[in-house]
Amino acid sequence: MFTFQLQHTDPKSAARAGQIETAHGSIQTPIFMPVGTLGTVKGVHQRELESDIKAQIILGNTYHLYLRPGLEILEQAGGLHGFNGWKRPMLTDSGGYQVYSLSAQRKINEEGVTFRSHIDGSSHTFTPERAIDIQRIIGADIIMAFDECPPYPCDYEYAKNSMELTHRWLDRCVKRMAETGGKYGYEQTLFPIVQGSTYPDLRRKSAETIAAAGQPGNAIGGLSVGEPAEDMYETTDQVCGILPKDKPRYLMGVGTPENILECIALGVDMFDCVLPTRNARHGMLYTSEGIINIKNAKWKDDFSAVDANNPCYASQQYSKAYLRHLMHTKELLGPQIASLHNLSFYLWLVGEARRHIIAGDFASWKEEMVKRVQRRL
RNA sequence: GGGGGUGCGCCGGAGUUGGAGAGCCGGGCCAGACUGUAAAUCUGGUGACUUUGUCUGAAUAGGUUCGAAUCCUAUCACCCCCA
Repeated sequence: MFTFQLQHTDPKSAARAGQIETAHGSIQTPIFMPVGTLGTVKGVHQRELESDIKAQIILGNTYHLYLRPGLEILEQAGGLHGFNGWKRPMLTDSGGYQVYSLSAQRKINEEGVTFRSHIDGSSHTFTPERAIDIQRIIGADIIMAFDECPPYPCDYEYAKNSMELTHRWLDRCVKRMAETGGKYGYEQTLFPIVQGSTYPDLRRKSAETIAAAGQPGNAIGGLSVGEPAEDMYETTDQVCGILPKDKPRYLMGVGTPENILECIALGVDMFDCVLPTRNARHGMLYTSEGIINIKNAKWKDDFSAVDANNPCYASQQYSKAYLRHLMHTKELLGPQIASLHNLSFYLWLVGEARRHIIAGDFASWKEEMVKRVQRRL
């Protein structure tokens, strides 16, 4: 049974600490969820996810997993948990983000979205019902409603029509959820998604509609698609003010460490983002002292730990000079160490946020931390 | 010791039948970007300087020519063959 318990509320901000229960275990919020699009968090072993990074929940992606390995294999394996062996909670995105990211090769109509596969060009239609059915087969604990993530900038008419379409699709997702059940003997929970671009009246309407759907948790989509950070914060603030307090709020696709800290302060409980893993593979490290481009020449003879303040094994064990060497020589271990480090930093960051919310000094800690994490070293 | 061949960018290629070069393609190097992952990807820079441009530059030194990376001479380096 999916539950959310609100444990503490920060006196000086809207930040909250809570706990989610799922069939695969509990999640302490606020939380960051590493992205594992293809059923793997790129470059990271699950043992590292558990013991070094302390990930409590990871993501998978409906669109990508549907294409490969495909539903037949996933069903035979007993869902994605059975396939990749991850024992803890999982969440799947519905493919809604691919409506945005693969916009050059898809067509939207009332019924759904037809994608041209980025792998072989074949044609595949996702409807809200289909997105639910596929996510039932993947077997994630939390499954996302099928939505359209509109681009930024986006004119008012487009944003309004898109939002209304997403709302109609939500009704179909909810209906399909009610008609079906978990394939593997445990419950799956649907999160609907607020849209409306950066238009306050649309966001209000959408947040009210999503709240009224009465699902156990709610998500905010359509942000971190290129809009100024201030717009992201204003929209998140507004929407959090409307979404119910007693249910978790998931801000999709966000973000940088400072984005996450600011949005925790606005009342967000769950985050996911590809930045810590993608940027790690590209040599960008997030540390307690600021941002490092480990490929830069200035680290070539710096034998200090990647991040002495990060208790993660990889951050302590390897020096900046060595990690730079690995990245420069394109050794596979380089991106692995960097990914391990960045994710452990993200999980450390949200863990600290939670600790300070409970201790009652979150607001002042956050102000100090925001300054530190965005420094360029 | 004799004969033949090749020399331009940090490296490797392409190009050259006397006619526009700071200049093609890779790599390296130096930076930058990345936000519900078509991303171990992409973009820019990489002779010098007083930078809307100017100067130097095809192994080195000369020569022929209106004009030379291209032809000639010498020297140097490397490669191949013969002894």
